[in-house]
Amino acid sequence: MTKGRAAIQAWFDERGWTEFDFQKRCWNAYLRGEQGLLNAPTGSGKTYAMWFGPVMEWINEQKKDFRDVKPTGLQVLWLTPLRALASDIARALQDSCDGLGLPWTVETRTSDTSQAVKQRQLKRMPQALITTPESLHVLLSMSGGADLFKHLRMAVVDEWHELLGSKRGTQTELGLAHLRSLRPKLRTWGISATIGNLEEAKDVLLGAAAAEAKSKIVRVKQKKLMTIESVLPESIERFPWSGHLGAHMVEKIIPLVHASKTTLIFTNVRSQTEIWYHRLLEAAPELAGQMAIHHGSLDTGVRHWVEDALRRERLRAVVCTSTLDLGVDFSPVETVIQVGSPKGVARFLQRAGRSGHSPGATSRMYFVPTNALELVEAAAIQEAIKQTDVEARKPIINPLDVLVQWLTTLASGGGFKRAEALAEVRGTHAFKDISDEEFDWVLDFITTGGRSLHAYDEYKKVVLNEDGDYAIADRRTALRHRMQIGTITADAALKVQFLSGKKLGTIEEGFISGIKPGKSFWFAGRNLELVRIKEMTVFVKKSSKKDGRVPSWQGGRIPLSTEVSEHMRMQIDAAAQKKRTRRIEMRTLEPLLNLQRAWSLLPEADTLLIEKTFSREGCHVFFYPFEGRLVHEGMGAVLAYRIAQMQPISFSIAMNDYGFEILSEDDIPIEEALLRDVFSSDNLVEDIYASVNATEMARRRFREIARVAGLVFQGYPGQKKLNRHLQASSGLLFDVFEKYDGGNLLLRQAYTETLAFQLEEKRLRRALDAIRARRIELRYPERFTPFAFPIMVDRLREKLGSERVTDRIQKMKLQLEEAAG
DNA sequence: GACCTGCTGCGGTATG
Repeated sequence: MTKGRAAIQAWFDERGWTEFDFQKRCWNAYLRGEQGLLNAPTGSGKTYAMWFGPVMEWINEQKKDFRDVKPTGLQVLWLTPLRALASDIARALQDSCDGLGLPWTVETRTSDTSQAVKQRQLKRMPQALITTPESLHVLLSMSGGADLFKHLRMAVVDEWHELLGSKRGTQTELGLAHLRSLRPKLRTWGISATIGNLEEAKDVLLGAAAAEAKSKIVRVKQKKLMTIESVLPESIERFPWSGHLGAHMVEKIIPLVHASKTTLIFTNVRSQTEIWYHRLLEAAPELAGQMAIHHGSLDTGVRHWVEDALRRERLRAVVCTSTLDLGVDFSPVETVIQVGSPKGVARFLQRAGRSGHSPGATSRMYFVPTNALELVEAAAIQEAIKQTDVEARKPIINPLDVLVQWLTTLASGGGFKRAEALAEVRGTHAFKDISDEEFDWVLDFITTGGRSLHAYDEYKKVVLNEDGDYAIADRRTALRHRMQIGTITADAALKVQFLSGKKLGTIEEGFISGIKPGKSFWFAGRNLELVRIKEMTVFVKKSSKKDGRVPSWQGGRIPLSTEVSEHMRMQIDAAAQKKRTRRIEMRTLEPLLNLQRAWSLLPEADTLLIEKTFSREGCHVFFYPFEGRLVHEGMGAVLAYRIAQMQPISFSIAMNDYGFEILSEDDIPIEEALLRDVFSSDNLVEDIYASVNATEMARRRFREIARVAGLVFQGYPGQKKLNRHLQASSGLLFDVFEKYDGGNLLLRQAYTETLAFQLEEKRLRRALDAIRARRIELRYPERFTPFAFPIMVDRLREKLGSERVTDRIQKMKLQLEEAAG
């Protein structure tokens, strides 16, 4: 016993490891037979903390000196959401084995692993395997895959918070539940950053196993030191009220870049990295060659080069999106700059954590606002951090598309019996309440194709044998299925490469179709001239021109989190009550807030402000619930619908994260609507369905569901089908189900997901109920107020396109200044 | 004299 412990102790001492106590707490928990969740900041040695538990157990079991024993089979399975991390973890763990004289091997298995190694692993597993949830499922889909886990002691899920809230998390749950039924004594540990629902995160990870073993959360006691500083504009009077690029702040951060050895500059969108990179070089040409760009549309080769250069301290600054949020251990990063609001507390913390990335070091973060109200967000987020109000990641419940995929995986990997599979599936948190009917519907669907697809053999993927075994229909189906494993759906894009063949990344068709050959655009930080487009590839050459457009990508839109909105309301409340604030952001913003107060009202936390204004366009009514754009989208639609029920009137609706506007050519009878309780959450779902185009939204959702459930084939590697073909075939299936198979559970899932994710129904309902408890203040400002202005601009931009908006804004701004002056 | 948008992540033939 002490021998192993002493060896490990010595190993730590050799490295001068400072938090040895924490590692001991972790493996003692493991040795006591517990399982659970580890909550620790990066750089605390959490990897080793989890690792040495099973190592010590194994050492203790060896009667003689463990160095003489030949280890058998796979002992530890380590899941990471990022394949790029796998090799780093493997290297660290292999080093620790070698240092201890432990005869274990550590290997990775991801899509980067060579065929030869993968084949060999099927015959001879290493003692520890670092892999992704997807690769685990591929492994389980191999015949005989189950045998590989005969000796497994522990499964670790690294970065569990990253997986928890998505279908990748559900997939992880299913994989773990299966491993537990293969190895009832298996112990599961997760590693998670701080999120709002750590207890729940632990319970989801353990599923039914939580009840069988003692489970716990191990936390690092030491608090991460952090300083946050907002970079303030010269004058708030001239600071834009709307817009999100913040290019006018570029000059301000150059001294920060110079003052530190390495800086990461996080922006929220990909095009913004291109613009900022470009502007930074213009403003500080001396940074040429010492600065790089990194985002998700760049070729992996380019990205690897940047990551490597960063690690070797060859770069002073990298402008990036959240691709660098996770990823490789960037210890040399000294300073982090966040441009624009990150919209969430957890996201902000994670980025700040990228600097001072070692135990005891202080993280330094600068926040650069891009418009006036983002200063409120900055103050709100800092207050939330102080009170450790971090967002929760909610697990997904009952995603039947993932279950369809999983049962097909099980069938491919040697087959399953109904009762066993059902018990296993019910052992997960996601499917703990699945009914017999639902499960049998899925079984029927994969064996017969269900009500509407039974005529097509390709949907009869699984056969039920006489002895009650569900098995895959044939080898070709198994092969195809293996290629479809996973829950991430990506859009097809055009490749960008030099004539010489060097790949730069991908770009969307919509953008590139607006550029003619001979014209130039900015991409990967370079000015490129379009030569020609051929077979989904954009060929380019270097351009010497100075102008050129910056690509845009259709990405997600991250709404303001509940935590940030809550704290924003409180910040505004404090300002409304003229409380003294220590938040410099709020003090800076005072002139603008005073304007809002003078023209309309600064709402206190128990007040919902509504503004009604007339203009040449007609009647505008603005609402400011501060609930994030998705909720506002739904709320705006429902409200407009309810008002139109009272009196026929047509609207357009616009929103941002702070509020929404309904606009009509006629006078909007908001006064009467308020009397009639338009904010009621009664009949909410019915009214949502009546007011938004739910079918179209569900159709879009269904594309992902069809892909996860394996209903559309994406084509063989290297000859992928075009996106529009995928869209067409999933759309076709959607229509078929709508018409002939209304009870189809995957179709129903598309609608539930639309409500839950697209419209955030729960949050919308909560917001409506909260509003009814509030005092409503209706004001009639003569001008568009600072709160209203950004919503107007967003709407105009979508309607008119950005160039013409600039003129309009100019005019409005002049009017504002006249009125203010 | 500014005010321009929209994230990230994975997987994929096969024998002795």
